[in-house]
Parts: sequence; C-alpha cells; structure tokens
Amino acid sequence: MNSSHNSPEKRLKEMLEKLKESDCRITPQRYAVLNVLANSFEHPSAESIHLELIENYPTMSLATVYKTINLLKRAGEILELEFSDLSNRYDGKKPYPHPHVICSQCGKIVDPSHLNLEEITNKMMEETGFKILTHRLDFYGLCSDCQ
Amino acid sequence: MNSSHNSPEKRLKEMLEKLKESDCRITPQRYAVLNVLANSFEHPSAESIHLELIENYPTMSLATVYKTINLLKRAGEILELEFSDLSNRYDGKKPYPHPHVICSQCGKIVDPSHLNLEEITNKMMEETGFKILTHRLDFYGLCSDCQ
DNA sequence: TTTCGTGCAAAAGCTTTGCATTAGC
DNA sequence: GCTAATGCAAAGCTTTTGCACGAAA
Repeated sequence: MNSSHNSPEKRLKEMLEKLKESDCRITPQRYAVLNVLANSFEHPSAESIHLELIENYPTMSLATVYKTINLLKRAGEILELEFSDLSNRYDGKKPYPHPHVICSQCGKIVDPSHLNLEEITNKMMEETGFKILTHRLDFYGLCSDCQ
Repeated sequence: MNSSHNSPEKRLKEMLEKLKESDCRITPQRYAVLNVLANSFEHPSAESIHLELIENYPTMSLATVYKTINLLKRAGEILELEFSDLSNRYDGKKPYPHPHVICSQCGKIVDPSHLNLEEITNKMMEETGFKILTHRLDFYGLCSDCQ
C-alpha cells in the first residue's frame, strides 16, 4: 500500500506497471520522465524534469513532460503540490498525501516524518459533513541555508 | 492577537487601521474591497469580489481588487489560499493560518474548528532545521451537497 | 496499416504591470 | 499642487490544447 520505502527501481517498475494498465505505451520519453520521478527527492517541477532530460533527449518537449505527469496523476501515481505563483512540484516517490516543509526563499521542499492525520480527518468529516478524500499539509519557512 | 471572533465591523476597522499605518489612502474602492472581505465567510476569489462590487461601483476594476488584496497581504491582514488551476481564494476574517475543508467539486470552502499545530510545528523545526513561519492544512473532498 | 505519442506553436486562465487619467490630501 | 490610486489594456507565467508528423504494434 505504502510505497515510502521502495527503492527507485521498484518505484519505477510500479509506475510503468500502472501506465501499462491504463493502456499507455511506454515510450522512451515517458520512461525517462518516470525514471526522473522515481529517483528525485527534491520534488521537481515540470520544467526542472525537462531541463534534466533534455541533455540526453534533445528533442524532449516540455509538453510531453506535462502530458506524462497528467497520465500519472490520473493513475494516482504522483503527488502534485500546487502553487499559484510558482511552478507546481511533483513527488513520484510517495504519491500519497504527506506533510512537506517548504522554504519560502529557495523553494527547497523536504519530507519530514509522517504524521497520522486519520483521527483529525475523521473529526473534520463529522464536523463538516464532507467526505474527505485527501489532504495537504505544508509548513513554510526558511531552510537552514536561507536563514 | 486572534481575530476569529471579531465582528465584521471590528474586522473592517482593523484592516482600515493597518492600511493607514502602511501609508495607504483609503479610497472608496479600497474600502469596498475591505468591506466584502470583512463580511465574507465563503473565502471569495478576486473575481467574485469584483463581481459583487461592480453592481455598486460600476467602474471598479479587477486590477484594483488585486492591488488591494496585495496591500493586505503585505500587511498580513489577509490569508491567501493558492490554487494553481483555479483562482486563489481569500480569507479576510481570519488572516492567520487555520485549516480548511474544500470541496473538489463545487469549490466550497469551510472553516472547521481550529487545530493546534504548535507542537507538531516545533517537531518539524527540530527535525528539518527549518525556521517555520506559517503553514497550510487543507482537507479535500466532497461537501454534503456534492456527494 | 492503424492507432497513439511527440513536439511545436498557439491558446487559455489568472495575476501583474505600464501608463495616462483622475482623485485625494 | 503634489503624490498616489484607478482602470484599461497589454504582458507574463505556467499549463493545456490542436494539429501535422513520426513512431510503434
């Protein structure tokens, strides 16, 4: 269920499997994007994935990166951290909700240890009548380098 | 410190005061935007504030709404909920971090009772070396109408 | 051969900016 | 009268889309 301790190789395999199950062809471009996501701890943006790949795949387009990300989103195999004033950031290693600590200065994003929000989520559902499906918990501040 | 139980009138006064302290002129447009924010529970977007105001202020521009919101942001008198694929939403009644429960279908946003994340925040600071200044906690799901 | 994916360029959507006009103090 | 704010239109950014070409089964 929880993939947090998967090796990059295993995680890559999982993502490939899920895309195949969605009747997607595994092209060199898609493989390359998945590979970056399975190996990145730094929560890359679409643009940074593209920049990293264009060295080895000179014709790789940013549109293809976005399209691949969208396939993964539909398959539930990537976590998207939305920002209105910056590029979105992606976590392919742990595609389920978990807290993030984000530097407002340099944009660094790190994963602290998990918190169990299940009890709180249940309380929120009782109180609001919502059926809660997911959540987002971000802490913002300055990383040790930027302080 | 905590303005959560302020009346709209009191909250409006507070915001006006803070803008004056920042050497801003209180124009009819700015007053109107603040007034909407002091009275809205529904976490309006810039566009919905504009739509609400344009009835009484037919020349009111969306740019002015955004500019006023930015003044309030700088003064710490408004909480901005960022979304990458939708308009941002604003809370002028409670400009400090607090959890939100958000309907993924209709966009309704409600404030459940507060959680005290202080202890968790301290733990995160210890663990990551960040100086954490603020946070965001959103629960996403379907409201009772949309289920 | 037929279907799907890629890559380019254009479009879309929200927010910001430049600038001339207008209003506030 | 001086400075700041408004409102329009244009620009900026990220992400999405349309479409012709190319690749894969």
